[in-house]
Amino acid sequence: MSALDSRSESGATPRRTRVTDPEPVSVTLQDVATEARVSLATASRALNGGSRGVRSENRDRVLAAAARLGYVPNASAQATAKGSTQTVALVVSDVADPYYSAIAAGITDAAEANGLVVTMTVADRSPRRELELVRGLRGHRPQIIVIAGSRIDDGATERELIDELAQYRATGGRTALISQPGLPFPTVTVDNARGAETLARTMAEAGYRRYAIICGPNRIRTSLDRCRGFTAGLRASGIEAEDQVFIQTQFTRSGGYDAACELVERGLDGIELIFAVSDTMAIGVMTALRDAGLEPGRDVAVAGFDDISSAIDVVPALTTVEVPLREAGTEAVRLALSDDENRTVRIPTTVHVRASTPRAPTSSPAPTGPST
Amino acid sequence: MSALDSRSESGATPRRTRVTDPEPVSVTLQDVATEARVSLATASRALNGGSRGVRSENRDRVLAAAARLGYVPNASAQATAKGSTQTVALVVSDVADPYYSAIAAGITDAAEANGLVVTMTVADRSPRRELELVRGLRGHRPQIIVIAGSRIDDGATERELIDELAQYRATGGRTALISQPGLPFPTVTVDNARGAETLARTMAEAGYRRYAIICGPNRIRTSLDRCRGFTAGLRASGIEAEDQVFIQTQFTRSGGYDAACELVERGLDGIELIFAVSDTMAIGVMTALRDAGLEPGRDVAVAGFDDISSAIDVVPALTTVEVPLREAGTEAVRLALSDDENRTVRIPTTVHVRASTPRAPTSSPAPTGPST
DNA sequence: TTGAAAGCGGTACCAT
DNA sequence: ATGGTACCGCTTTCAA
Repeated sequence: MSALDSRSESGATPRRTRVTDPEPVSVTLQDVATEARVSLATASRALNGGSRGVRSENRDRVLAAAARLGYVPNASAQATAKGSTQTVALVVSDVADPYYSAIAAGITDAAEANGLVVTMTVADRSPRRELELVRGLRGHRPQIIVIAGSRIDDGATERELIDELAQYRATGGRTALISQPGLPFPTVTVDNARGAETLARTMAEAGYRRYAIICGPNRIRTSLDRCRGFTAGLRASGIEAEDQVFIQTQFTRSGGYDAACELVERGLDGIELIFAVSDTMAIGVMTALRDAGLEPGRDVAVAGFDDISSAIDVVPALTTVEVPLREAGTEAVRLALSDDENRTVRIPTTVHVRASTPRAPTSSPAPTGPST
Repeated sequence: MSALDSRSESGATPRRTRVTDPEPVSVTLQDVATEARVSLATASRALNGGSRGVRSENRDRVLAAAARLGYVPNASAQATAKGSTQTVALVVSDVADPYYSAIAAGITDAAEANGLVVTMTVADRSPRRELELVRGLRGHRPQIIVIAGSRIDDGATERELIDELAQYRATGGRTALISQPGLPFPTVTVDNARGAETLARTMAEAGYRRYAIICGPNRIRTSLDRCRGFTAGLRASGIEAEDQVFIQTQFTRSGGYDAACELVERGLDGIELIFAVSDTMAIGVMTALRDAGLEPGRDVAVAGFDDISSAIDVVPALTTVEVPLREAGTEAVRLALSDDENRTVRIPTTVHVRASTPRAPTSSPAPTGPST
């Protein structure tokens, strides 16, 4: 009803260049065609197919008309007509988390390079919400759906998610996951285990013997993988299990803080290095140590994981494992677009040794407490 | 061509519930209608208008059929038919920047609360790119376009942007800007000037007399406003211009680092407090000071702006001005949806005094260099 | 209450 | 090279 009233049928009213009229309806391709005195079909060709099969004179007239009228093609209409859109749908657990915003940045880069726009939705770390989002997103018929988020063990929901994605793919959709491998779809995986392992070996080589390992809930695969990788690295370096203390806590800064407090309370007992499975947690650890009168890096070494930007700004600078999140994002788009069925791409990590783990640890036989 | 081959015209083939077939076409409303033995129109009503005018028996059959078939409405088709979409388009300068990702989080919250999905695009801090994006976005006919980013003075592009947004609004679109006021559209503004002014007054009250102010390029309004606000606060507190040193640099961490180096090199000359117009810069300043053998907070006080999360994790904890970015985001959506034409909403800020500006400054007359 | 049919803004095939 | 037109999937009159 809104589209019929104020528009001329076929040049009945003289065309006017003025934009001043308060006409509430946007310019359509038909308007452009009329203005350029060509058919709808020709206008479409002129605007899309380059110069393919349109006399340049006509093409110019169409282009001019479009510009004059301020024509912007209706993406939805194009999508319905073509049966496909030019978008990539991204589901992240949390935008405000630098981890995911870095991934989002990578995806946005890659998408724009391919002429796609990104639609982003936030699952709030809930598998349930994630599922709902994917379901809704399917309705937008995006070219690609990318889901970024650590798998959280939750059988039923996971199965439904797999169904949903499978249906999506069955109808020609493309997908990529950024998380742990295990789901039957193309997956970009950060090599958490190997990164943690390398870190552990490096620390062992630097002379550290007694460790505390602070990790998050085991349901969170990212945490678990890093934890396991680290202990694997220690084992390979000949560090006994009795020289490893584990604390499980929240996967957050305050989780790290609390764990470190607990550690200090019960007595450090010769622990030389505290490894927290994320930088955020590690920073909490450092603050807790300092609050307890201990100097991180001198009294106890601290290491983290992620290499978030503030890792180099805390004091002492934090030893950590760099995760190229942005690359993970671009890689996900590449993978989804490629025809590699169900491939898993591992993104390598890099260890950065900094001041929080000085080369020479506090020598070896210090059975009771830190240096005071 | 892909849509015609494998689908039955009107129940010629018996319907099957199996999903195993490799049929590359998705389920349409027509399929659901046929399956439920009602007309297209009735199916549409059943799925949309609640129970309005559909016999409950039929409605149930439609719903069942839809569920059985895994029907997901085609958002693009709905959009073309209805002439409007259920999306809010967000243009940010940089997702990876916590400043914008916090805003994005707020917008996402508000959008989802209103049943809208967010499409996010990144302008890379380029006004030109921003303009192109808005132009492209218009094609998606979003309900709302939100642009988040400090205005950058650039006359021509700005004018074009205004045109583009005006056309968008003329065709029924809604907009909100998160930036400085000045453009003829509803705007959410962080009260940078007032925040900086309050900070300055607080610091003056704490006893600081001699200041260095490190800011970014004047083109960036956010920087300029904070700078001006700070000096206004100093002036109001009776601090003379001769007690204020200005350094202009990049609006980044390394900009802050460099500026602090310069400051140290030329001799601190009694400067008691360094104010950097963003936390990121302030953190660069702190690292530079430390690298130069000075202890931030003891030898020179440091203050920033934004209250990014790492502000409390650096040592000493950084005095700064909190900006409720997430609220700015939600407010923008609210504003766009409301019918307040061209209103400007100011978001208030909060000063947090921390260890980087201890109460008692290093007394007064120390004309040459820092304490050594 | 229901179904037929006319759009929505485009795309792409088919003649000419 | 160009125009006519069927069609994309869905919404919404308009009669029945």
